[in-house]
Amino acid sequence: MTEIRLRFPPSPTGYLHIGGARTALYNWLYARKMGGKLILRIEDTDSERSTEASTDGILDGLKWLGIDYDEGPYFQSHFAANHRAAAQRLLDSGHAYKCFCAKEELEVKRQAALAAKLPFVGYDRACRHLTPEQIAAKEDAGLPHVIRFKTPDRQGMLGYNDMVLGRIEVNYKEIDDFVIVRSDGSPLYLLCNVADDIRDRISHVVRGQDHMTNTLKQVLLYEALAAPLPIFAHIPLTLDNKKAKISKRSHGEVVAVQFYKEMGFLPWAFNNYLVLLGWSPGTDQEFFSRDELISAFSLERINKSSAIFNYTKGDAKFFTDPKAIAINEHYLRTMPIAELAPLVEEELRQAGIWDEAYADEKRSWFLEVITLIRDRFHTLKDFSTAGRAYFAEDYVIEEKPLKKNVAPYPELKNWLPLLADRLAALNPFTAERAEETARAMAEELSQKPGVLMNAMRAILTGQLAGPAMFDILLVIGQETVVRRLRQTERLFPAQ
RNA sequence: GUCCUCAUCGUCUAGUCAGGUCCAGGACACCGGCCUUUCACGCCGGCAACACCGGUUCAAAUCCGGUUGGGGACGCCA
Repeated sequence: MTEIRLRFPPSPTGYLHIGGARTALYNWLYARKMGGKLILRIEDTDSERSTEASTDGILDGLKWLGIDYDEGPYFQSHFAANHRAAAQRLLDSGHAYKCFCAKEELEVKRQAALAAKLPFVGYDRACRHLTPEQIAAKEDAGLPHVIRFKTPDRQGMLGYNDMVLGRIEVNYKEIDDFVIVRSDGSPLYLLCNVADDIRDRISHVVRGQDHMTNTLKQVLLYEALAAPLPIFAHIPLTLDNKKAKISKRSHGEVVAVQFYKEMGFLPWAFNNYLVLLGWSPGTDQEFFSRDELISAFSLERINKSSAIFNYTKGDAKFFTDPKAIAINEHYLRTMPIAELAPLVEEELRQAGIWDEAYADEKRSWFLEVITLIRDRFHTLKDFSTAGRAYFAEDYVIEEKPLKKNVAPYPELKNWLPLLADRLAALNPFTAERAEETARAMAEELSQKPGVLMNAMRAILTGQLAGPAMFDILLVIGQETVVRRLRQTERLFPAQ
């Protein structure tokens, strides 16, 4: 049995976007499921557009997602000699030929054909039958040339079996004599990709459906290079909600994996969202542990039709696909607190409000707090923003609670310090006694208890909503509660 | 334009290969209710789809043909 070997070959010409991440995920899942290997190959043969920053971004994104690889990263540019040798072999074996046609002229012809809506806009094969003498003459004249693949002159259909789509076929006459080596001598994607997949002994090529026509040409390359054909699986594309291709230029950061890292997504939650965008286990299960997903995954169950990344620009409520957020929330509030804690720690560190005591003598307090507040949060970011008051004093008191629960009751300026005095006197300071105290005082003042409680929430947490008020008092602690209740200037700034 | 390909709720999808158990199931979103002197969480309920037309069949979301619609490719990019 031959080894199962897959690869993820991004070109470092941009960030890692969600479509690429999903492709990487599918490759990774299948490799892990089959006990195979995943190879990471950076396809940087386009030196004009490739950047080191892109490579770093892609590596960082994969690392964040937890998509690890067994070999690589290899850099395609390091194997240029190998690619050139492959081109030479094709030339020597008569599977390719030198073409001296000027790029500019061909481009003009191609555009004209496209504009005239002609059936076939490929190369007219003018150089295909040049004699050795003619070729020598042109070379002696210093004419530059590319190398084109000589599509076999055959009747019938060229095809391959796709694990997702089934049998894919096309008539041989539809295949252009495509260029495999540029006029500067550097080999192109179609060839490099195949040469590398052969060298890396790739058994399964799992890539987007935008590669379907490339695959037809590459099938010919495998044949000409006398190499066994890998198994192909073309996964559906991810489009935006207008069914257009997603791109950073038109959609912005939301299509970049980096964005989700920065927004405080849980890496596994994001993988879970991505895998469902084009695949389903065939059951109603939607949440998977890593091992469950690896075991459930299969190429056969990948969908044929393209999926939509349901993002609406400028949506007031959802900053990305609502399903992605929902999945993240699910993990945020159900994952073991011991697994969540280090992620919250990282978030607090980055926000500059981490206290080493949270890892030590205040450990149980810390775990209690995140357990209490995580139900209302969407991402890890919320722990340092909406949840800031639990960890720091520099929290912001938001407009909404001020307007709704404070402004209508100017007397709070006096009531809250009074409440502070009474709470300060409690010993022991328990939720029950604090509640009795607040209710009794509200009754004395002929106010609804809610007036005091909502105002307390506003000044203690800065938020309009949150956990039960008396749970908040306990975790914030008597001393801090009393001190904050006296800071009424935070509610009523000097006019 | 040509070639390739796809088509189930607003979105992700189950069901299609082996036609009947599907007047189509789940999730997200949305709406309503319960819980809650906050807001969520949670729970309960609701809205909502087989693109269209033919054919085959006792029976079609499912098989066949066509139409329409979507997407991809048509680079000396990857």
